[in-house]
Amino acid sequence: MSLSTRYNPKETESRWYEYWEKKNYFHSEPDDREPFTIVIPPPNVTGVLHMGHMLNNTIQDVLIRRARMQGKNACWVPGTDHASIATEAKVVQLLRKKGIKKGDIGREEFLNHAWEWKEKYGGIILDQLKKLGASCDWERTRFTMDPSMSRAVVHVFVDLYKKGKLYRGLRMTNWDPEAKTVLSNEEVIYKEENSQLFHIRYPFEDNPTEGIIIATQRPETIMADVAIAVHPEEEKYKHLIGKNVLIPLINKPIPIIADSYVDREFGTGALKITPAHDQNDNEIGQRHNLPVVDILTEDGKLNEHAQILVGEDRFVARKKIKKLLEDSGTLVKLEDYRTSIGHSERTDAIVEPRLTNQWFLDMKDFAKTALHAVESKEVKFYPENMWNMFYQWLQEDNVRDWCISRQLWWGQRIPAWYVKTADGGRWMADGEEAVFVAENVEAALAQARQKTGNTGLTLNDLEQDEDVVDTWFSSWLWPISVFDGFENQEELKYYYPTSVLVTGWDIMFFWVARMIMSGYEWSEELLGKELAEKKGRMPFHDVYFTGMVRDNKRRKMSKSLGNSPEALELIENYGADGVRFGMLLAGSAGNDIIFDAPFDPETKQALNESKLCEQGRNFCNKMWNALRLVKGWPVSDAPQSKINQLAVSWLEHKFNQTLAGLENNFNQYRLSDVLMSLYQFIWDDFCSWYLEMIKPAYNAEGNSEPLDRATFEATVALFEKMMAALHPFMPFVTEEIWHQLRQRAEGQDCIVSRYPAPGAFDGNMIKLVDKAKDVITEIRNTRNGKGISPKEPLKLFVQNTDSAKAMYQLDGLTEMVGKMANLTSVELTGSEPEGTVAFISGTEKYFLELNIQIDVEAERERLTKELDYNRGFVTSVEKKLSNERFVSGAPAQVVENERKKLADGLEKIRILKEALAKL
RNA sequence: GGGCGCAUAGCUCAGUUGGUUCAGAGCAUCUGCCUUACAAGCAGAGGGUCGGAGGUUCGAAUCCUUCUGCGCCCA
Repeated sequence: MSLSTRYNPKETESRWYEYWEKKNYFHSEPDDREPFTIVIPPPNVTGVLHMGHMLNNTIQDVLIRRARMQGKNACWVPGTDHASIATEAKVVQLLRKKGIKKGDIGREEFLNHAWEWKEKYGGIILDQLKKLGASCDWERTRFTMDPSMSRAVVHVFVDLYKKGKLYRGLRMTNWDPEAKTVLSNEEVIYKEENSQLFHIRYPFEDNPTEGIIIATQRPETIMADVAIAVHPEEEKYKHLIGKNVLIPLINKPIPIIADSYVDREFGTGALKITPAHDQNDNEIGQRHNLPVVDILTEDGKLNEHAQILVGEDRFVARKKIKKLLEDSGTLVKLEDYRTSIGHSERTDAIVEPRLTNQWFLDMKDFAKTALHAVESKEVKFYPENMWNMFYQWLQEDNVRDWCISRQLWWGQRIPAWYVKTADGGRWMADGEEAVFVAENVEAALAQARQKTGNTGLTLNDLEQDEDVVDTWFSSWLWPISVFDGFENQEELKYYYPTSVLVTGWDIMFFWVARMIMSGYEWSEELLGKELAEKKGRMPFHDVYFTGMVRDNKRRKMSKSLGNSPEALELIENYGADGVRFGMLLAGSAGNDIIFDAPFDPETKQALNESKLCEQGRNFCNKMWNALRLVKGWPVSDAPQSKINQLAVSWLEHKFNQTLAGLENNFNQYRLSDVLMSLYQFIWDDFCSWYLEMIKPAYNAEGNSEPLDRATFEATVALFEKMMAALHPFMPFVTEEIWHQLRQRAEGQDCIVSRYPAPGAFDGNMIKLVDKAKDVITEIRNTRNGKGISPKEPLKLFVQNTDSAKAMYQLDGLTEMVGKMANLTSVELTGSEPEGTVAFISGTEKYFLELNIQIDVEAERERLTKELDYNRGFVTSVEKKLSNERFVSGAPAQVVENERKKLADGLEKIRILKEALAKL
């Protein structure tokens, strides 16, 4: 035989992937079939494949491959996200290494560098997905900054502006001083940290020896203070309201004001008000018409308004000011303090609240739309309880307007123009900078001419907004824009709404909610009312939320922690099929996944090992060896034996039973359950039982006797059906075995074969064989316990009862038990044969002739133990049945079952007593 | 501070409508086997008061209350 004793994934996987691509199996064009569409959550173009990607793309591939095998037009659109902050940071870093500063080279040249970088490295993660076996339609690969996608962003921006949902305004925003850009609330990560609370005395203007003490975490911002606030009801301070105090170090007078926002219990009960550098202070400042003094630069340094420490970084300034306050005697107390501090998701810099001019999207109506979509189940969540989180987030009080502008260059530039004035400023209207939002500069110019009344304006008089839009402002259009839906609705009409979105719950708000919003906002306009009503406005019907992949300490796996195995190394070690198996079995929908990669005790880094992936690899090998066995048998035209008839028919019934269970699990996205039941069917039922049942004997020359043709054909047919059923999960090994099983004609490939549909099955027949399996196990167990080799043939007697007769009436069952347990004979008997050991299986009594001296005491002990167990069991059932309320209250079926249990138990007790008496 | 979720075998997890031997799976452990498909294997075994307490019910891992421990989201 030419097949290697071990399955070799390396060679197989690359070969089949190339073949599938060559045959164009992944490609989809609209046709008459029902579409099944998935759009990939586009990974960052800067990214490399990590465990989260592996999990979520394996799941998508399972769903897509199954749909394809069900005869649907499966379309999985891949692509990448331009990830503006992350990518820009990366390119800035790269240029810095070359000694180039972003500010020196200007926007255009910087973007050239960025594109160059994208062209060079941007495809890496997609190539890695191919290694995993992802059957994406690569011809459809998209990038969120593709020209048509960028045009969609501009179109949508202008549309929303016209609808009055977009506005520009000066707002308190989260500022990242490192990236020098504003962040949305979702991009701020709060971390518990140690901090200090500074108690500082502000002297009274009219009596500098006395003063009021405030507590603050940010002493470096005192120069920006504009007031001290106290609670209006606070006795301690009531009389001070209206007095002026002096800011220490700069001696600037500020008033003491009253505001009920102040928490009387916190710190000293007096609060310094710094409207430029704190969200809450800003609101108080607005209530009291206080001025705003901004003392920080865009990169977090003190500016000239601070008067002192100008040019110092905010944290250096904090240290220095501590010293200055101590020296001046105004620092009265330092207190250790735990607080949560916001960090930038991308740069990890501590976020600075800052007043800036930004673009906002009004979210009120959008939030309602998204809530309604999920509430009405037009979009279904799996697992369902994710709805709770979604609901919570979209409550009116929680929804803030979406700040969509970013002070970056890499991304879609905001389509808004201003009119330059001679003095270098911008033309104002109604006290604000006049802004002209349009799809292009010419249209903006026309608007500007009309508004200013100056028909002589030229393109040179306009300047475009410097900012780009938030990355999510392009990815929220993804389900529409990957089909170029804003420009040409041909494909959109076929593929939209997509079938299912598979993504982690961590971007539920960033992305999932916003896609739902954009879907409902534009699909009707694009599809036409009739079609939108027929097919739905939602961007996807189902959302399958995957959990986060965590290490055994429950930390999210990340590159920086070093707690994640290398995805590609895992594939190298276990094969893509093995890794897919491991990922899928690790957890179920929504629950976080604890991935079992062990750690190197020395380096504390995760090793590229995994027990679950190993199990997957072993499974491949198991199936491979089953193939070798089947292919190795000579085939004859002899008639089919009774055993083989029984075996084939049993396996067919059992397979149908398994398939029937699969359907429901698939529909609920319980993929790990589906995989597990296939695993158990193939390993246990097919390999351990079926193949052993039909395995031909060896002749004197040590060669296998032939297998009859009917059984051989049935085996091959079942084997290939199993491979088809497993294909979505483990595509490579199944395709390989599929082709090894038979000569295949052109186009007969597992990937495009029909997914096996469940047929009828005889549950009673399956039960009888299960009973026989139990008998066989009992015999093997007896051999094990008494040290009798499996090779030594034994004689078995069955007590002749009605139930035993009914069982062994099944054609081939007697022979099957004899073969599997290595028995010379299986006989029904009326009396107990001498010198045998008795055991019970089901309600049948068996006697096994062992040809050895029987240890009577050991037998007595064993039987007594079993008797005790059964007595206890019967007692509990009797108790239940003697309860009048149970008998009258429980459904008849349940009571009937209890009666049966009782009868069986009593029968067992009778048999055991009899056996004990005979000893 | 507000909210959501979790706790089942040594580990990672299933357990769908409260009801069949429902207390399960895989891994790990132990015993015996290099039996001509597979030692990446075969045949077996042990192991859990379902986090604690209380309640509803004829019946609770499952529903309710409460406590403890842990995780996450929002502020």
